Amino acid sequence: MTANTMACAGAESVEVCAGCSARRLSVCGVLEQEGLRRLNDAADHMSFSAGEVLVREGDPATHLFNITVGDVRVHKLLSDGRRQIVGFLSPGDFLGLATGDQYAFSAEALTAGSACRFRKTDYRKILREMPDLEHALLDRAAHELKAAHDQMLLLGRKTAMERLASFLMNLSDRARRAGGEGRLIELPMTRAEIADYLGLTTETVSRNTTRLKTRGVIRLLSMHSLSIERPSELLHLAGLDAEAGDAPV
Amino acid sequence: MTANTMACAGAESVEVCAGCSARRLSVCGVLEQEGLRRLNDAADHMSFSAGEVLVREGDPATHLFNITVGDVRVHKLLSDGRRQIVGFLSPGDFLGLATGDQYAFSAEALTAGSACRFRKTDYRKILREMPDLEHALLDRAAHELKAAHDQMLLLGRKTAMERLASFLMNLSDRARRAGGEGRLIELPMTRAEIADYLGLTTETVSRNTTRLKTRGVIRLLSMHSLSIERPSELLHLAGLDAEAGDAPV
DNA sequence: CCGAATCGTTGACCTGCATCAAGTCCGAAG
DNA sequence: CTTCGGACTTGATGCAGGTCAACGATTCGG
Repeated sequence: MTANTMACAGAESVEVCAGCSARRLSVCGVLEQEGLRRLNDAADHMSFSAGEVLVREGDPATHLFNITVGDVRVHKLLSDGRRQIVGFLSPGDFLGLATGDQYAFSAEALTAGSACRFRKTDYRKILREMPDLEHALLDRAAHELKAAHDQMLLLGRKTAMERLASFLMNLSDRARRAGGEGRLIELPMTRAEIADYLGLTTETVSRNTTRLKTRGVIRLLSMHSLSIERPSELLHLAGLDAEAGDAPV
Repeated sequence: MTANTMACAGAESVEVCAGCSARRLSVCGVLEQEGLRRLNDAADHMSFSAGEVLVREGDPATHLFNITVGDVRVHKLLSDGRRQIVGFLSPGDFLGLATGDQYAFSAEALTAGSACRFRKTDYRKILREMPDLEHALLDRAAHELKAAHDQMLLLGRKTAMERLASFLMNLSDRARRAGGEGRLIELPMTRAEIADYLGLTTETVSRNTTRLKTRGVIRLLSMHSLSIERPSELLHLAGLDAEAGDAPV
């Protein structure tokens, strides 16, 4: 699962990027040889283990990350410990876009993995020199903003079941984008993390998962993977099959 | 309140931008004479009246907007009519960042006002030619993403009173940024719109507003304006004075 | 392979906010 | 000034999901 961590960290020059399985999914996918070399020179190819903290809310925002292997959780806390997970990152995702002088979120690895880490100042300079990269990053930011709006709709207006169903549909889409067929879903996160992402409690997540299982909509393969048995049913439960402004893809 | 709508729509060339009160707050604030002229040529200076629809969810995303005067509401709908307002825009704000081929949201004017409207294809071309503008837009996107994360925390984990207090604090910040001192707040939106922004109902918004009034934290000046009597109290109620990763400004 | 710690499930009960239902207030049109 | 309709407030009641509690399942270090 974390096989090419070492391959990435150990290799040299563009070779690292050339062999990077996340490039296809990442902003650096738009770059040519020359640009990749330039970016690669500025990158610190780091690896991390499960549970490792990449970014701590409130710390000076000095670095940006491009996840190449593994999964990462991004969250915010209230003083009494209430937690909201604002995103799960997987290979190709960019970490640090929404950042001022201090990080406004914490980021912690769900699994072992690796990332390209950049000094923010360096990255800013690189962006100046490579408009294509900046353009790709703006595209990425637009996508994230759209996803954030969807999540606001989910958190503000959807029921517990709709939230869970939407979440599973999103994971299915992501799996498809990463190359799978979207039927088998990996859940690298715990129930508590799903709950904190959906604005619910573990108990509510668990109960609704059971309901989906009982109704035959999903099948649990293990604690951290499941298969979608009736995609259309799930879509319906997510309230996605007839959203107001829905248009055919 | 909408005084310079005509001034903007009627003038010519860079003069329009030169006299634009929103420039200071907008992405075009980074541009020089030459760039402004270029942008101005591509802009359709439009005005709108209260209630007018600027963008409809699901429609082909052909245009981008820069609000120059007035306030705008951006929202998403579920098929059964449940609504989530994802943002209120005021002068200087950009509309259309989070957009793919179709608009994923609707935008409707709260008040009369005006905007610079661009064809998306034109704007993309302009961005290619003007890296400064693209850079400014990326900054703006980062800010919006950060705000979206804050709103996710609010919607997912805050109580009704915390949501309302946070909302008022945000309006206060915005008023300060626009030049005021942040004590007097204008509420161009209805209680129902506040509710749909905070993931609540009108009744809950009303009850909590009354509570704030009774406790002397705020004072209602009219239906659509109030003053913050005890900012520190409000900050406390918003759960902002001691958020986990909080750092001094 | 074992045991402890953590994670997940299920049940019983409770509560914050939604819902339902009257009113009251306010602003725009005559 | 009056009148009308929508916006707002307030109260009574209900319920989705939170909380508390008990108990299985899984994982992992040794």
